[in-house]
Amino acid sequence: MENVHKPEATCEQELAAIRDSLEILGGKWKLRIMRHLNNHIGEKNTFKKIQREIEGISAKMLSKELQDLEINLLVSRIVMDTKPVTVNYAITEYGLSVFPVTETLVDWGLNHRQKIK
Amino acid sequence: MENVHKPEATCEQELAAIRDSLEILGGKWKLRIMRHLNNHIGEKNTFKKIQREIEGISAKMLSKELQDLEINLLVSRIVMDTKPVTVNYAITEYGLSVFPVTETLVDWGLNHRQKIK
DNA sequence: GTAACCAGTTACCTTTAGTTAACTACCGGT
DNA sequence: ACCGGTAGTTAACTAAAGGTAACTGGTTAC
Repeated sequence: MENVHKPEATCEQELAAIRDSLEILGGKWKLRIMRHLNNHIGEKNTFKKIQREIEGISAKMLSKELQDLEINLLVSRIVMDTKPVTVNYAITEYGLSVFPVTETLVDWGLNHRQKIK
Repeated sequence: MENVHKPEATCEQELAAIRDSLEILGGKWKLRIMRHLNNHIGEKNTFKKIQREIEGISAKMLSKELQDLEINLLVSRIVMDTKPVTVNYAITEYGLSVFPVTETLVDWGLNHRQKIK
């Protein structure tokens, strides 16, 4: 009996999976946004509030990155009928699945910095 | 007693660690090269042989990426005194540490593709 | 001496990622 | 009428990543 637990993938499929992951989680802002939302669960994370709190991000980038994250079901976008209208962004249940990944990146990066210095 | 097992890091340090990891492992070719070398341990992995076997990579990119990987101690470069001179590249013991990271990227990427479709 | 193989390097170009600043559109208060 | 707050969008730019093709320099085989 082969193929026991893991859904085995070919080398090509694995490379495609890595590309997918890096495309969705890579770039300058995506993980920053995810981590920010994760650190502010329960709060009203409006567009302006996020932009104020993530230092350096422009409206254009924040808008684009939030759209990408929403398309990938990692972040939810809810329009509130306040006046003026506000939009509340939050990490989804599924979005939480990125944190084990980021943790391995953090651990490896920290260890690597030790190794190199 | 705080700070028990893990070398705790601030949020800033964690973000820097993620940037480090993505800088070193990201890009189009680095993990491809690492995986290729890992699949050909014990063989003589010369520059030309690697270039022939990794489809699509140019001499310029292969040269640059191998240098980056060598600087980061992930790959070793040994000049053989054959005629003509050949250079043997191999993954280092430390280089093996990237594979747990790539596995989490593979797993997440595969799972995500299921989720999205 | 010239062709062919090794290991790269260099200059030039294209594509992608990210930045900057100005703009739309809607609402409420003064 | 105008200002300030909401949530973005647009156009024009710069910077970074990657691709293409020609080239260096050394060695061997013919």
